[in-house]
Amino acid sequence: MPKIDQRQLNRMATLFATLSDPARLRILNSLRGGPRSVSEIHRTCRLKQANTSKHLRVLREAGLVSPQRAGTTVHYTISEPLIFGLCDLACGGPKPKGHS
Amino acid sequence: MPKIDQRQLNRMATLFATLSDPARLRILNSLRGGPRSVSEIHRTCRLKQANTSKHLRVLREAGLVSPQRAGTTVHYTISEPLIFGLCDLACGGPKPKGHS
DNA sequence: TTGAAATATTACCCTTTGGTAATAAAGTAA
DNA sequence: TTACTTTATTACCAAAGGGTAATATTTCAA
Repeated sequence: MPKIDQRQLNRMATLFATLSDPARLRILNSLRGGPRSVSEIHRTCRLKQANTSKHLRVLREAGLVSPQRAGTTVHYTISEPLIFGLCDLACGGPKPKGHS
Repeated sequence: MPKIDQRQLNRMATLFATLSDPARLRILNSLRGGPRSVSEIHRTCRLKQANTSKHLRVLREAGLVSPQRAGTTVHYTISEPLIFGLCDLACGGPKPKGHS
């Protein structure tokens, strides 16, 4: 049982919170094939443009994706390979129990 | 790029949301050494009793822990070994970027 | 400069969620 | 039964979070 301090727990909680939204998971999934522009993401993921931008900001501030400008368009890339492992693991996760 | 349907994404998001709270991560961490009663948890993790019960309910309904009664006390156990891998991976996670 | 396209931000509403105190429920012993 | 212990639930408040429309910003081209 490793000792884990509070700061580390908070960082873990923040990371999980960043991944706790279906829209953001869709975005990350769409980035698995490589960099995508914001408009590509917003069309592919069926999200409004403003919403896409907000989610991308959350992912960016969590350090999971990084932007790269090319003219007026911004391409986002997954900058934290850890994400792949986390999502693949979570894919095999449990089915929630209903109220008993 | 594997195809992931919406239901699977929702399940993943729910799992991550369950792990997105420091108190719940403390509880899970305290369960790594084996089953613990509610009162042990609430003392160890420095949580109010009601709060402990509520968090345990979230973890239970997510299928991550399971209760076992012994008299008036209830011992909780991690019932989803997947958690270990997820938390260990997340431990090596990124440091969030501040506002730029 | 003006105009157009892409992205970001703001303001607002609404829902969800965590913490707490008080109360209820469940189990056991006498 | 009553008394006691342990756990669960409820009601309430405050804070946080997601969705959206409107607006602002950025960048480049003409």
